Amino acid sequence: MLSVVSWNVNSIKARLLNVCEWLREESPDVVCLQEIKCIDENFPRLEIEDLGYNVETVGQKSYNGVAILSKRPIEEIAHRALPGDEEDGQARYIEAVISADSGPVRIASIYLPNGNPAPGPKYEYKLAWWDRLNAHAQNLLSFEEAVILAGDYNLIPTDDDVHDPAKWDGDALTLPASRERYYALLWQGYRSAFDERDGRAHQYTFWDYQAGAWPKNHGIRIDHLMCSPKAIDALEEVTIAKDTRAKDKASDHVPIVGVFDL
DNA sequence: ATGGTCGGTCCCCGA
Repeated sequence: MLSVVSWNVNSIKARLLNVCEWLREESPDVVCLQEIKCIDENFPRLEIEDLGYNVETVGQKSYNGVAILSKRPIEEIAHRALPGDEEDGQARYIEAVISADSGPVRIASIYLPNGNPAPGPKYEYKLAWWDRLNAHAQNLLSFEEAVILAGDYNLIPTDDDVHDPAKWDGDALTLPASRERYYALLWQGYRSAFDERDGRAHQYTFWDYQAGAWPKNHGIRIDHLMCSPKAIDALEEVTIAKDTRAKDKASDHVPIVGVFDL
């Protein structure tokens, strides 16, 4: 069995105690972090390694930043940036090949641009990033491996994935041009682990810090485990670790956990 | 009740 997690921690330094507590309790095999918000040198590597993880980071100052933590050996880091634009300096992509019992599993930690306000240059960047991601994802399928593209996609797939669709009308997280990119990834053959399960409506992974969103359950589902056919065939279960949102000093995102027979 | 939040950095930006 291989458990794979995506968790936007909104600063690893601010979240270190919460993250370490959860890792000790749940002991997941692979954890893809987003928004670590620090340069590689400042990542609290020793504290995470002490819990039994290999650590690979792609950080930057103040913003963004992704990491992969793995109890299994990391065979290689295939990419430290999303291919397709040498000019893109934002730390939003890392891709590793992990040694699982069944063989190699390719796992990426993805922090897709938010894109607001839309329209505008930030939205253009989001769509361009999506297009690069889909082009790369298509290439990965040719390896016929188990591939899990885990991350904060800043995308609400359907109106069932938000407490009040009208409030999100026109937002970069729901605009048709954004959702078209998500559908394009599905069309290639990728599947969202969570969407393969029953009872998926109104299950959220993010609740804003503002306006009492958490106590009112005004959430959105934007963190996804996108799986290649081999990975989705091996999917055993998927859970959203909602209880982490109720903790003191919580991230505004919670972990989404997939368990695979890999 | 017509507001309300964080985190990082530096005096505002991003989410």
